[in-house]
Amino acid sequence: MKCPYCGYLKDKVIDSRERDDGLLIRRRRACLKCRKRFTTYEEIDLKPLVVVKKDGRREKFNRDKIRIGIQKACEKRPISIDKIDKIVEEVEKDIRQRYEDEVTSKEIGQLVIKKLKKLDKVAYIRFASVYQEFDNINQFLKEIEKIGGKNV
Amino acid sequence: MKCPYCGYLKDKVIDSRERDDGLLIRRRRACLKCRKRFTTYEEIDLKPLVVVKKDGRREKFNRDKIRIGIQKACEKRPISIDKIDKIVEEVEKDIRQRYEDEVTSKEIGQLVIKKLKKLDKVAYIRFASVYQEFDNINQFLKEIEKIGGKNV
DNA sequence: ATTTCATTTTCAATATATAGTATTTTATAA
DNA sequence: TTATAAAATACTATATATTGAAAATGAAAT
Repeated sequence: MKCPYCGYLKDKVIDSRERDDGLLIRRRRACLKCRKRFTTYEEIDLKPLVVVKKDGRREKFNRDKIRIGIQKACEKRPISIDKIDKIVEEVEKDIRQRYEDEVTSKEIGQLVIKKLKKLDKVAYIRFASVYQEFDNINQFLKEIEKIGGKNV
Repeated sequence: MKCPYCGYLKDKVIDSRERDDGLLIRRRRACLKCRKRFTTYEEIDLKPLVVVKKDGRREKFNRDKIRIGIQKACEKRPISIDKIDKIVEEVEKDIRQRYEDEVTSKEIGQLVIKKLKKLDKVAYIRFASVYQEFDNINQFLKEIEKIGGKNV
């Protein structure tokens, strides 16, 4: 691999450890020219995941679409980008570890909602109302009551 | 590595190729249980990159911050998420291949501007005006003229 | 200052991956 | 549709990575 310090193309692996969950191999390598060391990670190439939308159309899974939805719900809320990243990451992980080739957009929405609920009630309500995931209007109203019915 | 099909933890590498640029090793592996095949990629662990902001403060590089800026500039414009992704990816690649540990937010902005300019004039103007990267007001006005001065 | 926890380093025997060459299939662009 | 590029398959001799255990280092906490 190309040394990130001097750009030389030859190196040797001096250590290699697989994580217990089998999802990652960390290798420690040393450049054969400058002798400096660096780390690499080997990961499985994710199988293409297809999202089935409400109207039945299918499209490639794209985590950025999830991110955009969450961002909108979090506008003007005190939620850092890192927090949003974490949710997106968790949602993707949850979906992928089901080992299915397809997910419905509804399932994705529900996962996001579950996580937003823990993080920020306002963002949660905004997101949930867009995705119409409330079982009924009462549940929706109860949630609004909880947060005082403001800033939604 | 954990088989993405059956979850078994043992497998063997049946092929391994390094890309010419030395930035990636692609391995083809076969699960020792279900015999199914899958692909893995090994990449160098990126050195932490620090962004130096205009006021001198430093923060960890986060590609999503770039994405958000571009998204805002592209609002209501006919630009797909994939296109935005591509810009973000290219910008990050450009920055990282300089092998520096730090970048100024101005440099990042300029890279984004260069790429948006080719893609969509309106988004370009919006982004550039936010980042105040025009050398002078005349240049700004000229650009607005070019696109008819509307929808900015 | 000392303990704890995580990361890094070392070492050596042996199992395992690699690279060269070539054909085939699949995906993407023209 | 055709052209082009990218990814997958196959096979084999040989070079290279892996693994366990233990010690060293560095950072954070007491």
